[in-house]
Amino acid sequence: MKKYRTLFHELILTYRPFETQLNEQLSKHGLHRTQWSVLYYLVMTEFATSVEIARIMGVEKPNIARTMKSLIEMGYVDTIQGQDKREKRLVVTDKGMEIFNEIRTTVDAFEQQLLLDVGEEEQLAFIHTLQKIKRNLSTRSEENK
Amino acid sequence: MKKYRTLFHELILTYRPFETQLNEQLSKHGLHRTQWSVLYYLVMTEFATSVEIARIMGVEKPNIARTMKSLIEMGYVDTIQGQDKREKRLVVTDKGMEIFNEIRTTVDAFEQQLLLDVGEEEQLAFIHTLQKIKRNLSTRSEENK
DNA sequence: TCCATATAGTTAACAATGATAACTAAAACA
DNA sequence: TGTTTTAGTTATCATTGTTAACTATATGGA
Repeated sequence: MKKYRTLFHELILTYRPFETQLNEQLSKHGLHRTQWSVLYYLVMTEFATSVEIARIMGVEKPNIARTMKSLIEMGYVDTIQGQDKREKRLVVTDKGMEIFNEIRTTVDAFEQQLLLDVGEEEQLAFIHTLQKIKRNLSTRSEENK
Repeated sequence: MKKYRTLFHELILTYRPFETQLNEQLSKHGLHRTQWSVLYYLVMTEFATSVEIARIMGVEKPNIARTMKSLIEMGYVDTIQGQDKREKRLVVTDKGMEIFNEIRTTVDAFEQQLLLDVGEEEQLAFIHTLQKIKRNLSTRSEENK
């Protein structure tokens, strides 16, 4: 097999099965990746709006609206009218915190399997590079506005 | 914002905009990510079948069939009957090689922008970690068979 | 040699998740 | 006050993954 540059293709080749298997893990708890991500960022931010979550996740509003709708239906999230009457503040319910902690256990175990032979320092370096790439991506998209 | 473990979320948070912007670049040439990936692996392997490409890319056969169909329609790929009559060997046409090289230029430039502040060694370390994770993913999925 | 099984490829249908467009209601600004 | 911006919703579409069911060919064991 020929070669020239491989970083992009390696990234894609790693990410896809990662996503597939992450979804397998999450399906044990009845959630998909996007629902898990949104729930995660809701817990992390504690009192965010849809727009804030969309911004953090780098996706458009309607995606969050759809996912949020399902999380609310499942009873994991509640909305609270903000004092700005356009806003809906989103809070994770007790039930939501419960499933969040359950899933966290599953996901942590999965993550540990994937990082079995990746030392602590190597993990940090990896995250660090990811963040650089992420920053460069957002710089690029800023510039094209 | 709270924190516990971040690697997975960082990966997702980086990959998604990466894919979006990669698609933006590829759209200049009228292709999508999957078409580009398949074309790439066809060029790298030189004389593969759909099944071989599917295995390399870690996706199911119908995905490749669909993508291949579009690449053939666009005149970038041709099929050749293998001596095993079930097989179709796939070859990249001259036109396919042309667009491949054009896109490579675009994609290389894009990649360079994303890796602007990532040194050569850091890039290698990053790929190395990606490959470890990829290997652990495929070990996991082997075990669940 | 013949039958059972495996493999290559296709088609159809569905699910998840991204995007854009068009809209309402509220807020902010000039 | 009137214009513009912002938060959120709904509808719709595109891409890309999956599984199921099928045909045709090859292979391997009784």
